[in-house]
Amino acid sequence: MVASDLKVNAIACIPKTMKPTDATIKAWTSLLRAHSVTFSFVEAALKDQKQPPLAWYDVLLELERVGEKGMRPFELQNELLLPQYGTSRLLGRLEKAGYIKSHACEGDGRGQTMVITPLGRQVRKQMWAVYSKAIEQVVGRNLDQAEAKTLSMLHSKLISPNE
Amino acid sequence: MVASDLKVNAIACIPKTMKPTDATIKAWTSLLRAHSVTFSFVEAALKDQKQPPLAWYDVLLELERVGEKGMRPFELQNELLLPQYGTSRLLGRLEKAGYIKSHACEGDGRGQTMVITPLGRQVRKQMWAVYSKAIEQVVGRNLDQAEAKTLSMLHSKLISPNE
DNA sequence: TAAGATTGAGCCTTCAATCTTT
DNA sequence: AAAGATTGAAGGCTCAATCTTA
Repeated sequence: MVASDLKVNAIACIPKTMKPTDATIKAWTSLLRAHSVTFSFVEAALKDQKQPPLAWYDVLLELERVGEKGMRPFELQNELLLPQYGTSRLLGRLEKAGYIKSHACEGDGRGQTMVITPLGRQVRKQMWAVYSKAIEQVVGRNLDQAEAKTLSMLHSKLISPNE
Repeated sequence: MVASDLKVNAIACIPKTMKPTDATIKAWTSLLRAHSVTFSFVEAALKDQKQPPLAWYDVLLELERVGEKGMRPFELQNELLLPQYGTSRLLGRLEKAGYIKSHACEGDGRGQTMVITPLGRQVRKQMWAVYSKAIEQVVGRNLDQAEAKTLSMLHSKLISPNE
């Protein structure tokens, strides 16, 4: 603990009102709406092309990136922001489809190590063809590069408060 | 990949690359992540205070705004961006809880008119106490007014392309 | 025929309990 | 006891079929 960690909250600093301003509320509802519309669009594009849902893509991408050494379920969980049971069930479906394979984990008898299969790699690639096109349609077509960067920056502020 | 999947796109048909830039992809993933984190936070806040899920709030708010004349399910559907069956089931749960009431619709024998009950009004108010605080925590605390307005504007661009 | 709305069946998510290993 | 992970049961979402009225 150093001096700079201390927050000298004077009386005036204590927020009497928790009430969000109109601009704050509008920003929040715009996030909900933008997510709803764009997410539905992307999922529909995948479904239309007979591809698996978006959640599967994230798993396949992570596992393809790490290669043969694979990943533990709890690592994927942290990466994908899913609850433990959600991860467990999602991985179960992917394994049943033959897109990933679980091996007993060396050095820790409690867990498995998940590894992508050749079929899984192939499916991820097919999904990306559809997914990337959809991203271009919902974001690329509507924002220029500077706007896209601003949007990323503002979203970052929402989830990693820096005060 | 089979022969029927092949698209013989003439040269002139392809406008440009469908490939999203890095900034575009980053904007997209930031939207997914920001939504996931903030939405989970808000839902958790409601659950923590023994309140109904967020989806219920939107219905109650719409119905409170229109007052005694109520709303038809298909109107709520359009407002809330839900599928028809989703609306039907959501309204069913709200009615079962006693927060809304359905009346036979005058002038159109096919449908009902949904009206909020006094209990529903009370619950919406309780929910707002929790919900507004959560919005302030995820948005208000992290963005200044100008940033909030910029965020709304960029989200709008995603869902209503103006070209 | 189309519009408004509901519903049975199946899949996915969530909760809570459980199991194994650390 | 805690960490990693799974699972039965309950509830929510989705699909497709259905029903009634316009």
